[in-house]
Amino acid sequence: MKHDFKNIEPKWQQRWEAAEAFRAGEDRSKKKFYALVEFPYPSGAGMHIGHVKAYAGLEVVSRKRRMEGYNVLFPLGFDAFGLPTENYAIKTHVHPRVATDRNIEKFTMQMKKLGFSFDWSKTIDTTDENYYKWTQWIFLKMFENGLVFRDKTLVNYCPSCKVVLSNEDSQGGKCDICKSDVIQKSKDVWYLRITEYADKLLEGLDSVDYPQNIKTQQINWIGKSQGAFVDFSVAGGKEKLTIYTTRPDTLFGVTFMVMAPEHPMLDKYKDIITNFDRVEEYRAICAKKTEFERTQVNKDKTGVKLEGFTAKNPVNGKEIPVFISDYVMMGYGTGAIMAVPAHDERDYEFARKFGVDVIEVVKGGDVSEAAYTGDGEMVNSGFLDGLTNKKDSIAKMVEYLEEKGIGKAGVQYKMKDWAFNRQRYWGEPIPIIHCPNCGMVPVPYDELPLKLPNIDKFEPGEGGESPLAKIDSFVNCTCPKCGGAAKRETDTMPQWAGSSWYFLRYVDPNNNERFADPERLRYWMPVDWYNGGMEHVTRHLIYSRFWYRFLYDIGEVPFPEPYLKRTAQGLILGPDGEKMSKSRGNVIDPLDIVDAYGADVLRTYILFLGDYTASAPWAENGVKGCRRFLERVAALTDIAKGKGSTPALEKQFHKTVKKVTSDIEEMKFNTALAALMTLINDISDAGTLTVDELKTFIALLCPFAPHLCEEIWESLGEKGFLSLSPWPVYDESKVVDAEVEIAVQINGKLRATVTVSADADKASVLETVRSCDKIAPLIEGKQIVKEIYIPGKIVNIVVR
RNA sequence: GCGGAUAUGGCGGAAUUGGCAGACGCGCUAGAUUCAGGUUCUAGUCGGGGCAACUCGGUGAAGGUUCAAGUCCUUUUAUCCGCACCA
Repeated sequence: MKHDFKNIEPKWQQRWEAAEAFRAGEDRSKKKFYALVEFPYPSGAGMHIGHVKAYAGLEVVSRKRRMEGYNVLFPLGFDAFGLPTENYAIKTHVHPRVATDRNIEKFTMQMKKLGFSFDWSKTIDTTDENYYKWTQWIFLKMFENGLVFRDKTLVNYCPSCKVVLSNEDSQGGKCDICKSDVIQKSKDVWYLRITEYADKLLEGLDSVDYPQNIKTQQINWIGKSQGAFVDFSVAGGKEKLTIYTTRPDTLFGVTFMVMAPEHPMLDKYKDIITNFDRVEEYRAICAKKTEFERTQVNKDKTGVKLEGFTAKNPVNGKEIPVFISDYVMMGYGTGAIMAVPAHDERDYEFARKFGVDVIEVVKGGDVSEAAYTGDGEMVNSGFLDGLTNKKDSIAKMVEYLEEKGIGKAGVQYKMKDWAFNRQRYWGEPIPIIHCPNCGMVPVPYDELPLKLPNIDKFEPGEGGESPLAKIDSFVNCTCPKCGGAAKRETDTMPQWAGSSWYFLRYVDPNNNERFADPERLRYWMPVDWYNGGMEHVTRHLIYSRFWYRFLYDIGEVPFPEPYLKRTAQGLILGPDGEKMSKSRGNVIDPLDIVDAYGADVLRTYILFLGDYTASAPWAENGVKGCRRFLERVAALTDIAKGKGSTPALEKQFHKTVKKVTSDIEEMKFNTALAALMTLINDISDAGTLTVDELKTFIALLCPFAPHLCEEIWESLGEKGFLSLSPWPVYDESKVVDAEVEIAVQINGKLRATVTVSADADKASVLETVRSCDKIAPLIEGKQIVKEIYIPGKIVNIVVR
């Protein structure tokens, strides 16, 4: 047979679709497998080669699971709210609804051309009213449970475009659109109180199967730190300035304090601070920097010393100066710090620049040279002197602070509450009404979905508010509580909202009564295996775990964690080894490859390319290798006979079934395919194989190259789909070798190999080795110091 | 800066997790098939030395642990990813 992909691929795609071959079954007595891949943003550019890799992994696992008899749910939907579609609408006046529908249609068609076994009957679209109704519903549940609040924050704002910018769009402090200076502006923002779930999100990690690096990234992102809040009296003892520190034990080494430039206490003491003009000057400079820059560029510390405003060290009563500096962030801790220059690098650098004293309180370094951040004996620290264990000295200091009422133990998280709104059109409207009498009032549940009004001008409003603010018919409404005139919130939710619970909707996508039927949730959840990009490991993964955990806490879902197992694929880089991007011109269009080589070749190549979890550059020549491989597979039909295989080949088949079976589970697709290539080389050497062996071969290859394998299956006279036929099994007794080859080393250098029976004992193996004619002369007359034998692997003789 | 990762032939990558480095594929060389290009087949392909058997060296760099290190430890360099309004 020839590999006629142009005809066989559409043929099998149509047959699968007509038979709904990959539709998840309703039989809940069967073992289930829920495979989830991150749903795409349906951009106008269509499918990217990265999507193919992201989906091909669990595509193979899902296909294997079906053959193993599982009831498999492998869905795909669309995360369609977002800026690119909105910007496209601003530019072209094509409504986002129209553009989104068009893009989804294109994307779906492209996916089908790859032969992915998605259950298209379960597809969803986050911008569908029947979907975002439930996104709004969950938001209101959070509102009801005190997890939604409003507060001020600083945002990047371009005064010329009058628009709020992301950090990315304001890099270098310049507006990406008009290049004018970006300023920091205070703005009312919606927040979700995710910090309340910080501990639950940390604890939940113990019960799930994520790779350690993903867990570590989440732990660091949450950034829990144990420390203490300490009150310093300022301005002559009238008021307290509270700081947060993880090292209260170094309190005796505090020689100054630093406040964030935006710290509200500064304004209260305007009249006392004699150089307040300098403070305002400095604030203006800082307002031009994004927080990102402030934390990033800390090479050169800047700041202003406050005149007429000092603090008192609460443990030794010493008067210390207070500075403002932008290396202290208002958003972390209390917005003020105690500085211990001897033992903190940033404080040290600042102290050197501003000529403040450095007092050593932990022995071990030379504080005249650099800050010492290690452990050591406490000195110059009153009642802590002589303690050598950090834990003990922290505990003792916290005890002292609590006793004296000047501080208390506390916990801080790096993770902040989640800023949950955008001033954009193309997002879920936040279902809240502002009533002059009743305050913030939720839209009643029976009025959901709160639909986006149909508009044709998508430019953001003056001052950066959402385009919705201009639509009077949307904004003006009556308060559901008092019936008086009220105004709707015009911000929309961030694009993270829809993706925070989408995996629940796949289970029951058309339910109008609930976000999903509880019985279906109990059967399908949790997701058994979730694969996606490393870049989503912190945000999306944490956000969706938060939402799910909340739903669990209010009794809406059956388990506390949504994903049992998480993996992440690596990027496909351009042929030049750089990240693919339009501007570099190194983008590979997957459909070009499908046209030239077929979907089976593309799928096979992408998985053969290298370690699935690592990044690898695209190489067109590698594609040809996979084409050659599939052509050789097709040609196997010409030599398969009823009988005539060899015992050696039979053994090779058992080994390959074992290897492919386990490699797929470990996502080692490249070595699984290498094993199949090795096997086809063995078949070529043998020159023959049986029809049953060919069936085994195509069953193993079917998850990778399903169209060709189905075609061969049919040509062998089989009815039904190979894709739904049983997965091959192997016989463990046929896999073990009776004889093994053992490497023989003298003093760690390879000198020979010997073949011994697999169950030989150490004495007989060593006897064989010593008498071997390559080894005997080398140990002749030498003193044998040691003989090491690792069964089945190696013998090492140490001689002198 | 902080956090996460990576580094192995000409190239993509393997290495049973501390046990024969370079599986498999690409590319390349030689030969065969073909009118020719492509395809297909056979042999070879980490580097140095040797006709060969063989031998010496070799996993970004420098140290260390071990009978044994690509794998573990310390230091270091380079590259990639994330850092909160990009999706």
